[in-house]
Amino acid sequence: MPAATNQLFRGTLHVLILKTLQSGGVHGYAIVSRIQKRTGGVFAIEDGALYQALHRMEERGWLESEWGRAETGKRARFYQLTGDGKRQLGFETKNWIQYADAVFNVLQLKPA
Amino acid sequence: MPAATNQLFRGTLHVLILKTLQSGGVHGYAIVSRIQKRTGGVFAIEDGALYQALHRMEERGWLESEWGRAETGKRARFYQLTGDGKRQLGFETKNWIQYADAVFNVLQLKPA
DNA sequence: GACCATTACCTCAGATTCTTAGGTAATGGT
DNA sequence: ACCATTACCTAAGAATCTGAGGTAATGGTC
Repeated sequence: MPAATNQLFRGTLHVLILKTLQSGGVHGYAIVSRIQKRTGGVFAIEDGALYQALHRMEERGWLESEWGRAETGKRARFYQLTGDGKRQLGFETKNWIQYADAVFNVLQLKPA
Repeated sequence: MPAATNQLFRGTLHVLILKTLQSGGVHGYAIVSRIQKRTGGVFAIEDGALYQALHRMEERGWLESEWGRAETGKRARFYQLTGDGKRQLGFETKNWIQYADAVFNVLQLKPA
C-alpha cells in the first residue's frame, strides 16, 4: 500500500541524489528506486525531474558520468560525485538540518 | 547574529503562513517578523514572495482578509484562516512531518 | 511645517525547478 | 515476432521564488 505520494518541495531532489551517489557507482534509473525503497514510497519522483536534475548537477560540476551496463544488461549512465559534489553534499546536508529544524520550530512540533 | 539565511524550499512558505495565522488576526507584514523571530532568522523571506503567497492562498479560499490598523497606526491587511485553511494547515503539517522524516531517512540522519 | 525613515503594501520580469506528456532503443521472455 | 520492462531523453507549461522596482501614510526631528 503506497504511502501518500507527496509532491517534492522544490530543491530537495539535489540533496537526495547527492546522498544516494555517496556510495558510488549508481546509474540514474536506479537512484529513484533506491530513494523510494528507503522511504517506503513517500516521494513521487518523476523520471523527467530526475534526469533534468542529473544534467543540471553535472553541468555544475557536482557529478561525473560514463556509460556502462546495468546488472540487467541494458546500457546505463553511471554517476559519481566529484570533489565539488562531495562538498555540496556536506553543505546541503547542514542546510537541510537547519532548515528542517526551523520549520519544526514554527510548526511547534519538535521532531519526535 | 544572523544565521545563514537559507533560500526557501519552494512550497514550505504556505504551511509557515498557515501556522502563523492559526493564532488569529495577524497582518501580512507581521507574519515575516514572527516567523523570523521564531527561527532566529534562518529563513530569508522576501516580502514579494510573502504577498504573492497571501494572495494565492486567499484565492484558494484558505484565508480571508480585511483592512484595519496595525499597532503602529498604519493601515494593514489582517488575515485569518477559513475552515478550508484550517483543514489545509492540518494536511500540510502531516505532509511536512512525513516528508521531513523521509528526507532524514535518505540522509541517514535520524533527527536529533 | 518640511523632511525623512519606517511601516505596510503591491506588482512585474526573470530564473529555477518540477509536472506532464510525449519520445527512443535495447533486452529478455513468451 | 511480439511485448513488457528497463533506461534514457526532451520540450512545453505551471508553480513558486528572487530581485527590483514602486506607492502611501505615519511619527519623529530640525
